[in-house]
Amino acid sequence: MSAETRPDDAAARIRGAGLKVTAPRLAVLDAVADHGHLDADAVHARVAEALPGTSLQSVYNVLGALTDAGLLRRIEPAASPALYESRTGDNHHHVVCTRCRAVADVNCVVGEPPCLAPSDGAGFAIHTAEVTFWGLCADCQRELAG
Amino acid sequence: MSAETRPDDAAARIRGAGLKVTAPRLAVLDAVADHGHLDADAVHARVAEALPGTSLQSVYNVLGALTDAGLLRRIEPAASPALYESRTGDNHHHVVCTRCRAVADVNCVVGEPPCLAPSDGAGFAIHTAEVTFWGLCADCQRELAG
DNA sequence: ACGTTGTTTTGAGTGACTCAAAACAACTGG
DNA sequence: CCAGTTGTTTTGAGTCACTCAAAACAACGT
Repeated sequence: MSAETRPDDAAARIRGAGLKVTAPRLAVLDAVADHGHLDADAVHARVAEALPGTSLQSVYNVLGALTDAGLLRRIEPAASPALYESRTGDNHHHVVCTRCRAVADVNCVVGEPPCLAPSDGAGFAIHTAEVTFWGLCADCQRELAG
Repeated sequence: MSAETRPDDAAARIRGAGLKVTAPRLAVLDAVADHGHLDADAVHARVAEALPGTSLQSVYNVLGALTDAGLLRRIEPAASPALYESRTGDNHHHVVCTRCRAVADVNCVVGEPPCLAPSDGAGFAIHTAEVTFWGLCADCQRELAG
């Protein structure tokens, strides 16, 4: 949908980042915008629908370039391949289902962002706090209860 | 040192977890106790000093068994191999240096533990909050300033 | 000391990437 | 609007950090 409704938007964002606008890049951006929290394989599968013949390597290249450019954000939950999402800029957090690995966004915790300050930074100059919550998603709760 | 000063302690803890007490397990426990936040390779290197011929695979087995038993804790910072530490039970957090990858422990953030509650859990039943801070360690700050 | 059962070793295999060279396509400038 | 330049994509190989499985071995209970 969004590929049809706002193609120029995406192109402009890519160009604005100093990158050339190419079909794989548009397709990747679109795939991730539609279904956040996808790993490289999943992105590749979705891109291949619109652009058959696209190599997995290209998807890695594109994901890397768009992430470096700040158009995508990469998260790496423990024991998962890297996941990509298009909500960037805010430093929101994530909940991961320990049973089915579903991921959802979570807005900042107690108080307002920057919501986290370590009580003791061990001499580090801290610039980012990354929070991952682990739990059971609604579906898995239901299945386990049933 | 701790291998000399408290060997029975370690043995008792292993036995108490329902595991057999073996030389590789004692050596791994000791290596991690002395120098927390080691990856499997680093543990292997240290174990090999005391117990030459120990296979890397054994180290993986031992780390897995001790982690499952709750005697070690595994952390997996983004873009790092898994690291092991012996401080378990409290849910403390970590700071990772973005330049040299040094890791330090951080006590709980604002307020007291449980210090984190998502403002919106997206329907998940959350049981753990994991926090990773990213920044520059003291040494790297100094080197960059110099 | 013996047997059972859990460990360690040996060796192979996998997933998720990264690296590099060659083929190709976007943008620039003429 | 066509060529050149430069950045992209493809192809293909290689790596890291593990996991899986079978066989050799050692810890603990009796």
